[in-house]
Amino acid sequence: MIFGNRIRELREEKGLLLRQLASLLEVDTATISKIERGTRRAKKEQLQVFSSVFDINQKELETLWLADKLYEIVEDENDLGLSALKVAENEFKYQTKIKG
Amino acid sequence: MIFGNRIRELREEKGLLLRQLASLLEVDTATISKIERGTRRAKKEQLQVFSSVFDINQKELETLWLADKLYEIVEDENDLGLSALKVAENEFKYQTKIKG
DNA sequence: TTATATTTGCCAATATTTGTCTATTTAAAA
DNA sequence: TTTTAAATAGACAAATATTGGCAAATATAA
Repeated sequence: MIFGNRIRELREEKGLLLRQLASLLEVDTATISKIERGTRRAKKEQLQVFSSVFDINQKELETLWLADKLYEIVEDENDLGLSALKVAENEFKYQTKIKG
Repeated sequence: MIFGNRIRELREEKGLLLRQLASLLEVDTATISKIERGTRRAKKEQLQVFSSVFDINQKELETLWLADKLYEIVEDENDLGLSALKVAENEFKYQTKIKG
């Protein structure tokens, strides 16, 4: 819910209602409510709308959005979660190095 | 494909054919082939079968299996991938601490 | 209370995943 | 080479998960 929290924060800073943000994104109010509270995930295409509405760096938002997806996977995995994150991180670094 | 590589390794060590492993898992040969090569993911319930067939610690396999899921998410994300992994890792540690 | 904002639960539509079947490719053997 | 078995690829169907809307319920403010 890192992403959702940030969106809520931004929306409130800007004084927008769910209904208003919903209309900008062309979805139902309930959908935004769910996204902010983390029971639904935003679609990747919607990131661009969020970032332009809030005038925020899209990469920042995308990082949080990805982090949420990652976190969801390890969330209930007790001690395994951290090991898995580290293995993935090493693999990522390794592949990055290979590609140059 | 960290998981798949490990399975293939174990299967070959044991001198099993895809067909034989497939029958133990009660799936088609093609399915195992895809799992080993990373074009399909094993189902979580199948981990238990793998670990008992190969007499290997189930947690080790599960870690690799999770790591694959994580890696898949950041795979094509260039520089954002690593940041997202780190954000997720911090969140995981933070939540772990909270829960005690 | 009344009015408005937000959240919840349920359903339908859509998308993704999983697996089988069949055909093709690869590898080893003679 | 031909023959045989093993492994892989591609197309499709079935199962599962995601997404979003609607309507009802709940919260917040005035």
